[in-house]
Amino acid sequence: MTYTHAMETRNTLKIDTDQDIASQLRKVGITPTQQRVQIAEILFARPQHMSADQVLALVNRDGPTASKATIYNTLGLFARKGLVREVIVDPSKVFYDSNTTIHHHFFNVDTGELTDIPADDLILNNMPELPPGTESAGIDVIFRIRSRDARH
Amino acid sequence: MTYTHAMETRNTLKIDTDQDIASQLRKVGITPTQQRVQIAEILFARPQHMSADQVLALVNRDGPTASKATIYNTLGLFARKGLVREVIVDPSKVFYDSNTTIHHHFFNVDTGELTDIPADDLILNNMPELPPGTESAGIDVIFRIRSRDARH
DNA sequence: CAAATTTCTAGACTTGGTCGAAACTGATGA
DNA sequence: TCATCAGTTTCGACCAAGTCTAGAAATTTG
Ligand SMILES: [Mn+2]
Ligand SMILES: [Mn+2]
Ligand SMILES: [Zn+2]
Ligand SMILES: [Zn+2]
Repeated sequence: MTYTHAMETRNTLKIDTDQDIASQLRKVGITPTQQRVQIAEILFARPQHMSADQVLALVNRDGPTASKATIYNTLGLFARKGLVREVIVDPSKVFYDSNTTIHHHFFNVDTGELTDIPADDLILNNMPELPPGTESAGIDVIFRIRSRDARH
Repeated sequence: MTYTHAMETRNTLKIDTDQDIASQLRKVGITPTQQRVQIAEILFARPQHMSADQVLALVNRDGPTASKATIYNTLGLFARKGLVREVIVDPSKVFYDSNTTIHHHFFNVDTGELTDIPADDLILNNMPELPPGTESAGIDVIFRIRSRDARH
């Protein structure tokens, strides 16, 4: 278990009050504004993969709460701070993954569905040496799948 | 070695005349038009990763040869026919990989550079079972790296 | 309350796709 | 061999979605 404090807390504590979320955000150096707290509430309600558009729609379900620009700013901020993981599998949009523990993905190219594969279900051996002067920024393993009945 | 005939030929034959390329295209059921031959010439000159925009620029370097629409149509066609592999690593654009043998990638998130890792340098063990009713459409393994000096 | 930060609206920008008209390809048969 | 013609491909000119900017207005912090 080597994930960050913020992540570990998120994965072990039940977060359901704005107080909790606000302090979580403060811990990673993010000022907890109303918009950020709402976005975090939605995102961290459970491990899930959401697009910016989905977050926007959910945040504003009952009346306007945050603008599109704020959604993008906030998701980018959360990603930089390590609260969410950006998953690049679909050229048309980024998925924000609220599960930041190490794991891999199935991506159904027919349905666009993205699902998790626990890290220990797959073992990588013989990992390549990184090119000189570089350091790891994460490993993505994506099993692209297709619904078997889908028009060939 | 289980790649398709077209691929194997590309990897073993030196292709430098339009005749060669035209017959390669015919073999996979693609009518070899002038635009398609030019695009193929550029793409298959060597194993490389190119964006649609890069192909467009190179094809039209000395005078207009193919329109943007044709570039996108052709790259999509080549991908469907298995002549190139789409690599999704950068949310802002698709890379078309003229190397269709099984292999993995380093992606430098600072420079946008994409480089190959030979398949046998990495071994995947304990591969997960595919979800019921699905079949594989490819496995992507991407080592995201960062230049070590890059601003934190 | 003032300074610093954040949000918002509006619009720009990029990748990639669509549409209908014009050009091309390749099979046919005179 | 060549004209013809149906089917295919290309093209320019939009268009759409996702994402990012800019500057003004609002909010947060101390
Ligand atoms: Mn797109
Ligand atoms: Mn982008
Ligand atoms: Zn995930
Ligand atoms: Zn490659």
